[in-house]
Amino acid sequence: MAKRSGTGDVSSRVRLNRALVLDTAIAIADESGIESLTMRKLGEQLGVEAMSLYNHVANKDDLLTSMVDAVFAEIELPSHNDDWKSALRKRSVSFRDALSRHPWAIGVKGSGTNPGPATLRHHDRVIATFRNAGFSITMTAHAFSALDSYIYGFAMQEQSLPFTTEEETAAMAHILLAQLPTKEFPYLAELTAQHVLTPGYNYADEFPLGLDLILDGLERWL
Amino acid sequence: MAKRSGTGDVSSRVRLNRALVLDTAIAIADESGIESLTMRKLGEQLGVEAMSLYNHVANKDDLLTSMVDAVFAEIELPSHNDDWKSALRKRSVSFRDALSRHPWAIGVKGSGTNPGPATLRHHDRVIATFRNAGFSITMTAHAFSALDSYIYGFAMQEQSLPFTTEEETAAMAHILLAQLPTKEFPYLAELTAQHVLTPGYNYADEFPLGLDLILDGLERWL
DNA sequence: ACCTGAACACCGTTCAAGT
DNA sequence: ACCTGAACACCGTTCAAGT
Repeated sequence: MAKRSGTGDVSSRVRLNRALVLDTAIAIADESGIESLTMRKLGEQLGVEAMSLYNHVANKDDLLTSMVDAVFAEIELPSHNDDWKSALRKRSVSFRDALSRHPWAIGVKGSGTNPGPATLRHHDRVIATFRNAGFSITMTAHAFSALDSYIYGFAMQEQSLPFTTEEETAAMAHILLAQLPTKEFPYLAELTAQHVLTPGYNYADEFPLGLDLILDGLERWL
Repeated sequence: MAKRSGTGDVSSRVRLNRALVLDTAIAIADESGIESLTMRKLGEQLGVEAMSLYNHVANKDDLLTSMVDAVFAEIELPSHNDDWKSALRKRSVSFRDALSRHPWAIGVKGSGTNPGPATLRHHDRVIATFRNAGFSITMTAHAFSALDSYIYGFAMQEQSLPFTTEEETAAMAHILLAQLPTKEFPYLAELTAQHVLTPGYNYADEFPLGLDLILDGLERWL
């Protein structure tokens, strides 16, 4: 009775399975951060001892890389019905949205080493979109690298910001500005005061500008 | 005598200080990866118990964020003598080089929350370069975000690759290709076989292409 | 086939004690 | 002022034992 508090399963306890373990792990990482996702806590949340989890995942690394593949499964694939540019624009926005919902995903190391099926599928469809638009193999590699580097890097910068809501941003910027030696860093102070502290400022709004810059540049490559 | 094996100080033991602690921590992270940088191991390397380190750093978080600031100090600042584009091009290449020498630096969370003096100085000088080139405050913010997102993301993708040398790349690509269901992922297979397995392929070579794409795009914004 | 309890070899960090 | 030894509350993971 005391053991079951986590999930709130009312009737009989749900039989553990890999999908349930993954979903619960993702929920914990989303809510409390990846650093608080421990095998013991995950077990507790599922009403089970930590050691039971090893019947469903090989180890914590297996758990983490599978979680990343689950995030890739959430990304909208480029559509065959759109032209290449708007197809890739939509999937890029969807990609950033997924990384924004699951900020821990970009920090999981080793997920590039052995990508899961959803990740492979996603990459294959993006490459297909470039190739069918007329990009050569070499140019496709260049384009893919440039576009996804931007998306990953944007998500990383967004994640590293110490604020999310507009109110938090304003409050944080005020504190930073107060601490900042403005004599020494005048340009940084100016940007903070006159851009970040502007009403309605939201870093996420910067995303489409850089995205279009890159997509326009890729179009020029064609 | 047994205790001093790590550093190899011959004569009297070197007095511990913050700079020595930071440099040794960076050396460990560079050589063995950030996951093997523990307070106990760092102490051992310095010929001291782990607890002594707390006389020089507040805690492990303080250590990590200070290490990141030391990496920023290695980046070449944009020169006043170059035009804005080549000044930012040089510092961008230098930025990627620094992240390539210290791949753990992009994974340190919380380093964006309270940036160190070298980081602030670096940001200030990059913003200054945009402003003096004629970018408005708003356009400077857009440009800065786009450019550094690309650099961070490229470094992250580069780091997540399971190979570094050309030989490793070819060997790894062969293995990946053999495992890959080529019927299911034909475009990914094609790119791997005909681009990655090309003699002389090196992912790092992709960097300048995306960089110039972005810098040219920014120039068009002016 | 799945779950558990105890144990192992680790972590970061504290605190009182030494010099 | 700096360093140490013991201890605390954690980790991931193993293994034999239970059902």
